[in-house]
Amino acid sequence: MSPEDGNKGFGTGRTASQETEEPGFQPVQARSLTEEVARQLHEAIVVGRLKLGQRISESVLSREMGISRGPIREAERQLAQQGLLVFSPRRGFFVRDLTADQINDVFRVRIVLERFAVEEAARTASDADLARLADWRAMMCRRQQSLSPAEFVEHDLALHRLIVDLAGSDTLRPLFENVINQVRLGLSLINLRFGRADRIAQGHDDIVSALLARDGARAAAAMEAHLVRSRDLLLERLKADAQDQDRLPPARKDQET
Amino acid sequence: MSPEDGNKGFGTGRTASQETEEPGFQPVQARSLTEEVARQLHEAIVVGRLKLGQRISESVLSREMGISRGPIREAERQLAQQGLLVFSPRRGFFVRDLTADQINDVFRVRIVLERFAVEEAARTASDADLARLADWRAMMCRRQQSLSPAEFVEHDLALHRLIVDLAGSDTLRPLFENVINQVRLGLSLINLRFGRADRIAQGHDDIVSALLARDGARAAAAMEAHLVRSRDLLLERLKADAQDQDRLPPARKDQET
DNA sequence: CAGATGTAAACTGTCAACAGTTGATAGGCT
DNA sequence: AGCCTATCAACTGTTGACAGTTTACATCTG
Repeated sequence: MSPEDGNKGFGTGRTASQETEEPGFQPVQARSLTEEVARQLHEAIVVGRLKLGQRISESVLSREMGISRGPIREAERQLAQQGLLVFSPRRGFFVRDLTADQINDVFRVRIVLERFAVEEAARTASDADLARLADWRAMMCRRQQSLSPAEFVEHDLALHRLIVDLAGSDTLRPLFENVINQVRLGLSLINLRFGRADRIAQGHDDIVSALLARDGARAAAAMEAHLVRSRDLLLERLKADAQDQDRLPPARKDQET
Repeated sequence: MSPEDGNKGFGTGRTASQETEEPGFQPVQARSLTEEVARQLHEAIVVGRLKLGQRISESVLSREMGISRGPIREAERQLAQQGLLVFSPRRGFFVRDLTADQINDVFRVRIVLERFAVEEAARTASDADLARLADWRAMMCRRQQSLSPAEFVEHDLALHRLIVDLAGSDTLRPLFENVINQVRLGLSLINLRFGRADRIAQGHDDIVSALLARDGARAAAAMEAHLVRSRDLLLERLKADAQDQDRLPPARKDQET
C-alpha cells in the first residue's frame, strides 16, 4: 500500500520484496550514492574510525570518495537526524560527542523503550518467533568463547533489536534505532575489552527465559537490570579510559577525515 | 506555533547564546532555504493542506517556491526522518498515510514516552518551572471558550511538549517530537471539531495537579488516562468521518501540490 | 476488443560551478 | 611586545544542467 513496506516478520534481516519466482533472480538493487555514503559513514562512526567531535567536511569526503557533494550532504543530514552527527550552520557536520551525563540520559530512555518492547513481545509475539529467539540466543551462547569484544557487542545489540522487532511496533523501531545509535557512540568512546562481560551475557538468558514463559513483568525487570549493568559497565570503563588518557596531551582539533 | 522554536528558559536549559545586550536587537537569523522549506512543508502537512498519501514533487515545489531543487530535497529528507513523509526511491516523497492500527500503535508508544516524561518531571523539575506550568495551564483554561478547535489542539500539544521539556532529557525530546508528528498526521485526518473536548482538557488538570504534588505515579496514571481518552476520541471520529466520506467517490490520485 | 509493446514527457539522481560566509594568518599600530 | 585590522583560503549554501529511470499514453497485434 504505502510506498515503503515496513519489514515485518522476524529479524532485522530485511529480506525485502523478493516474491517467490521460479528462477532465482535477484531484484537488482541500484543503491543510491546517498545510501552508500550513509552506510559507510555510519560504520566508520560506530566502529570508531571517526573520533567523536571530529569534523566531517563535505568537500574532503567528496574528494576522497570521488563523487560530488550532493549525496554526501544528504547522507550527513540523514545521520544527523539519526543522532550520530550534529550540524552547525555554515560550519558543517561533526561527529556527536557524548558526556557521561548524556550517556546516562540515553540509557534512561533506552530502559523505558526496551521495557515496553519486552512487555509487548511477551504479550503478542508468536510462539514460533519466541522459539527462534531462544535458538538464536543459544547459538550465540555457544559461540561466546570465540567472539571478539566487538563481535560480542554486535551480538548483544542484535539480540536487543530482535526483541524490539518482536514487539511488532513500527513506531517503536525507529525510535529504538535512534537510541541505539547513541549507545554505539558511547561504546566507540571506550576501548572494548572483556571483563565482566559474561555477567552481561547472563542477563540475556534471564530476559529470554522470562519471554518464553510470557511473563512480561519479569521480562521487563530482567531487561532493566540487564541495561543498568551494561550502563554501569560502560560508564565505569569510560572513567577508567579517561584517566589513562589524561597523560597524553589532549590535542583534539578539527582533524581531516 | 512553529515546531522548532526552542522555547527558551523553561526547563530545558539551552537558553541559547543570546547574551543580555542593552538595545533589543534581534539576532538576525539567516535561516537557510532548507529550514524554511521544511517549516512550510511541516505546517502544510499538519494543517492538512497536503492530503495524506499525496505526492510531493521536488520539481513542482521548486517551481512554485522559486528556488532550486537542492534545498527542497534536503527538507523532504528531513521530514521523512521525522516521520511525516515516506520516500520511494526514484519516485519521490509522499505524505505518510496512517491507518487506524498505526494510530493505535503510535499512541501505545506515546503513552510510554509521556508516562516517563511526567515521572521525570515530578522528580526533577524545579519548583519555579512547575509553578510556571500551572500558570500556563490556568491561562489556557480561561481562554478555552474562545479557542477554535485547531487552536485547542495546538495548546494541548504545547502543554505536552512543556511537560516533556520539564523531564530535562535531551534524548527524550527528539523521540517525542517524532511521535507527536505522527499524532498530528492522524489529527489532520479528521475534521477538527469540538464535542467532548472538555473532558480531554479536564485531564490536563489532573496531570498538572499531580505534578505540583510531585506525585509521579499519580501523574503517570493521569497522563495515561488522558492519552487513552484522546486516542479513543481520535479513532472514533476517524471512523465517523470515514463513513461520511464513503458516499463521495474516493478519487485520490497523485495530485499536484 | 483486450492485452502487449513502443514512445515520449516528466521526474529523480547526480554533477560541476558560482556566491557568500567563516576562520585563520599576516601585517600594521600603539 | 601586545592588540587590532585587513586579507585570503577553504568551506558551505545554492543554482542550473545533464543523464537515467519511471510513468503514462498511444499504437499495434491477436
